[in-house]
Amino acid sequence: MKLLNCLNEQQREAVTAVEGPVLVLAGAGSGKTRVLTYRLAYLMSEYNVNPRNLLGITFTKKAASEMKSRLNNLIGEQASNIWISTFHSFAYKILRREIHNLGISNNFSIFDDEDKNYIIKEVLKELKLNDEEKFSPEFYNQKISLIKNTDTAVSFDIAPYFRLVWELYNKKLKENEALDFDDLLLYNLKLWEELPEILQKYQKQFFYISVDEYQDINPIQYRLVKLLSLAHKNIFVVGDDDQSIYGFRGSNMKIILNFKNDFPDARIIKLEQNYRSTKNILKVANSLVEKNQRRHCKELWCMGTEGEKPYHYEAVDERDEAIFVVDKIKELVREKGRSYSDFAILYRIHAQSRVFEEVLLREGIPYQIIGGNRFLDRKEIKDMLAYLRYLENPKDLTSFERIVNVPRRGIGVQTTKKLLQLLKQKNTDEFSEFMSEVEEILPSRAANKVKQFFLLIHKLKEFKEQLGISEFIQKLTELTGYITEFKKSNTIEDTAKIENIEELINMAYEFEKKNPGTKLSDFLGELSLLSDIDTMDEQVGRVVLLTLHNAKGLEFPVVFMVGMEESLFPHRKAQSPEEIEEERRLCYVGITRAKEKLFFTNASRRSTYKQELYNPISRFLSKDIPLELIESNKLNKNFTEVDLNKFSRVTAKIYCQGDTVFHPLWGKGIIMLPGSIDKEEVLVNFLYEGVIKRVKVWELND
DNA sequence: GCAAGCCCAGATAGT
DNA sequence: CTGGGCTTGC
Repeated sequence: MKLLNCLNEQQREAVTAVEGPVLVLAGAGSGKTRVLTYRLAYLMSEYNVNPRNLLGITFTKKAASEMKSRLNNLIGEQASNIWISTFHSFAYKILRREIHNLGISNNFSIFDDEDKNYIIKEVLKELKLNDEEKFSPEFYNQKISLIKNTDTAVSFDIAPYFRLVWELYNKKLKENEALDFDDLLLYNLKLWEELPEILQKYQKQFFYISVDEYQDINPIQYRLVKLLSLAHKNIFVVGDDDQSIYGFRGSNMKIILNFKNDFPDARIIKLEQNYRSTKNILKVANSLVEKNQRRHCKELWCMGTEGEKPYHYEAVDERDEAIFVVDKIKELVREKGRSYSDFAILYRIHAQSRVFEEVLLREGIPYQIIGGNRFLDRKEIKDMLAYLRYLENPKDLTSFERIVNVPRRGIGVQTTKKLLQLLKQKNTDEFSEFMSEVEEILPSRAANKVKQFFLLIHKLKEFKEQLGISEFIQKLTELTGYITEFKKSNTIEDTAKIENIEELINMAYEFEKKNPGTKLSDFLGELSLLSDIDTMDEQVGRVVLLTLHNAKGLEFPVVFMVGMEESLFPHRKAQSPEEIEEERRLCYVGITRAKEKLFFTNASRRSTYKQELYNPISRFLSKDIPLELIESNKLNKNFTEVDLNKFSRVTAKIYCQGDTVFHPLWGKGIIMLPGSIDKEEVLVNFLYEGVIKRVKVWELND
């Protein structure tokens, strides 16, 4: 059998483990995507399984389409009938067909993070909770998400009125016929749990279920998988507990660690041979990740070359850091004939990308930044989408509110408020049905403007039925006058806005071409579920800049891990033992992206929008990875003397830069300047608050 | 009642 | 530097 020839023994064992539950614990670069793909190909070609009976769940749309195209290469056209998608788009597709069974329109809107925050702000206003010090909209946003993803009500204890916020938030979503991202999964689960005949339909369809990146699934996704696989029990999951990095959105490592308990007859296959990195890179990766307590034991090994030791560079500041990286790139391109697409710059937070962008731009090096300022988050795009959403779903009054006076048409806040009230009662956007009331409650000038607006909506609806998606969006920009405003001004920003809208029209065009006969709402769903990494283009010879989270599943010949500093990485908001372990896994993910060369950098001084930080080198470099595994311009014995967990009572004279101290009010901090004012004061960078303060020496405790 | 303009707070990661 | 919220001027 040809398919199996290019696999090692463990991979072959996994691919041919056809029946029953199987867990493949696959280290980084051990060929897990290969195993998944070959197994699907094997099922179709050797077992004659109809592609319609196979389901593949991947982490991103990009991974899904890559898997599809690999399958196409392996076994040809029939592969295109396999259903491979992310959890969220899987759930979305099902809900688009079935959610009416739960009393919600199949044309429901999907609310993104911005919409969600908007709703939460409304909720907080209505409940008159001004306690924004501790409970900001963002806080509620995260808590709501966590509850929805973990299906526990534990967090209700946080504040007595949290339940009120939770309930009103969900009520408002319902009023808008809207689901947030988490709801997609939650309603899918609800559908299957409450309506067994629907569940059975899908159980019957999918004989074999495969799930990639199983270490990052959350309890709801777990329950979905379990329900779906109940009939055939052919559940094949692949993951690496050392790469579990999405705890913040409810994913739980315990799920992969418990697989054997969940499915007692499960087979467990380990893939430990790494085909990606050099020995020296793997040594660093292994030495780091073994510092974690909670993990399956495994050790990556490889037959490959030794390679060079990873190199560490301590920069003066973030600009120097960027210049070092860019110079290295130029050098390697010039002297080793590398191409720009060989390089990736990985960072912990998006904000770090800016300096690199500036320097790359200045040097004329082509680059692409993944994420950060997302295309879909642009105001002009969101406005266009709000029009489209409102046209598809007249109950989506959040979108209505967004566009009723965009572009300006003289319908102000007061008018909008009254209109919203009316629309809520009427449940329709057919103006004829509430025209008389509008004239009653509004002064005639405002009523006139409103009337014009609804005439516009009416006209748009007619065009929507007649035109294709891209043509329709084009028409929308014309009829609403949205673009004309920008065309007049001729500023750079406005030209960019026009270009963005054109890009949206182009995306719609491509979508129609790829999915003939689809509706506008399919396009909207597709857009909502698009992720940053899906837009990455590997072909075009550009340096890639992306977050460590986004780098999961990718590989590059040369990797730069930048900003290796305490408070940035590990991030200051992730300081509990569990969170530190997750940060460490994130670091492990970064290291194992590198095939041939790996660089770490840190900046001893870093300016942010608010202040200057003097962060010590990340503990991952200074403590976890043995010094002899890395070349460095800085790492040496002096440095390792600083024990980040040891607090000592000393005088200003013997405080050193980088020493960890504790202040009763400000918490844990790091000495930036010892004895800078006089011998009684020191400058401390307090990690938790991220502030720099002068404090008296005697205020610092053990 | 509307819109322009000022002021202040603020950015971990992402489907 | 940016975006949302609030104030002021029309």
